[in-house]
Amino acid sequence: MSSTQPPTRIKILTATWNLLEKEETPQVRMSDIAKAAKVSRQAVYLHFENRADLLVATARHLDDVYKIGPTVEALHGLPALERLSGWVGIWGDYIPKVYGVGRALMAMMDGDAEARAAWDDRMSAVRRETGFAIDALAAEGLLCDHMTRDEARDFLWTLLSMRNWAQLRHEAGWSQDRYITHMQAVARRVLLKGAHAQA
Amino acid sequence: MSSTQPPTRIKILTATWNLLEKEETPQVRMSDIAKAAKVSRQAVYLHFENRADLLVATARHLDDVYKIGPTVEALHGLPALERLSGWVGIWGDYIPKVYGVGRALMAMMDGDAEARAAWDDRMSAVRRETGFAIDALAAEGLLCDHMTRDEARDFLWTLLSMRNWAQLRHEAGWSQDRYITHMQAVARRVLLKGAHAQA
DNA sequence: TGTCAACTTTACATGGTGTAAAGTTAAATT
DNA sequence: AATTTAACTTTACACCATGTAAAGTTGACA
Repeated sequence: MSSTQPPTRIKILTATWNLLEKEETPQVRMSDIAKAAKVSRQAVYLHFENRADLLVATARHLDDVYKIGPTVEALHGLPALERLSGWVGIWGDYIPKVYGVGRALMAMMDGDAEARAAWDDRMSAVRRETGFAIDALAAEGLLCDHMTRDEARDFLWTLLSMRNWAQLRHEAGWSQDRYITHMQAVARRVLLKGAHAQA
Repeated sequence: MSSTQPPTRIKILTATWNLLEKEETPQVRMSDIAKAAKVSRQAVYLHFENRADLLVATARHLDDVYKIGPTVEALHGLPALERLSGWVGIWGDYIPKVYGVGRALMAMMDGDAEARAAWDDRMSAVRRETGFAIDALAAEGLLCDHMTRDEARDFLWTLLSMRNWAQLRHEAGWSQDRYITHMQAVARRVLLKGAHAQA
């Protein structure tokens, strides 16, 4: 049976995931990954061009495992206010799941053009989705008038960055619940028209 | 005259500064710095223990040149609302001046304990100052009651991070003015009691 | 003349990434 | 049964940046 022993590619991806998941690890090397996957270091290069490529593939693998795409799409029918909070909640709960990989990718960004491009690509997907939530608010006439839609999108997108999550969660010691609740409240307070801002 | 030719240490610091200031440069090496300072690579190690040490010294040098300490202290007498906006404005205008060095230090953080510690140290100073502004608001009864003072401080501190500035300024294309104005407005909207939040 | 500090020059150890190529193994092909 | 092929291992090495080591140069000062 081929299903008893996962194929090498998957073994490498899950090993990468496991290693990056544990916070302590500051610097995960290709040899660490190979060892964890019980595979030679060269086998890794047989499946992935380089370190950046492997990290990106791992990130995509997590997207698959966690079905983030369908989860986000489920929001698209909701009324604007619920959609806003829903999006903040879903993305905010997804961050801790992918933070390890994200962090490794971010660390590579300066100096590695491929890593940079891959990261920007992922983040622009987040930006787009944030924009949809803002558009929904605007469509229902709920968006405040002291910001353009683009400004609103880019502010919220920035607020929801992984770095901010990490700083509040790890440096400031916030609980995950407090993080989510607070971000939802801030989003409403900053983005909505006066009458709805206290909701 | 010893003043016509700046001492080597200063030459190295200003060379580091110049190189890190230009955005394009993704990866500034010790040899680049030495070359720019017209000094041998080894001379750099005569004045600074290692790369992290050099970057930290450069950051402190900028603090000196720009007199950030006294500038911030000038806020301490102001009424809470002006103090809040003043702090957001001063720090927000300081970020672009030190972003090059900050970025290089951030890039070293994972993997270099010394860089990590130095960065955390600098950021905790920002956090403390942010806390003072929050305390002033609380003292005048202006702080909203849906957050503790620590929460308010850590939220604002996070909002004012260099990464957020860079994302809005460079990725989202905001002007420096828009960045400052917006951050001041968000701070008021999120932190102040309902009656004052629209100010 | 001699000493000392600051700097240069040359050389090398280290550690991680990525490349190259020959060797092994087991399953599929004929 | 013999052979081909793909996937993987093993060994070796080039590269590049950091940091260390030590001998040589220079100029000021005593």
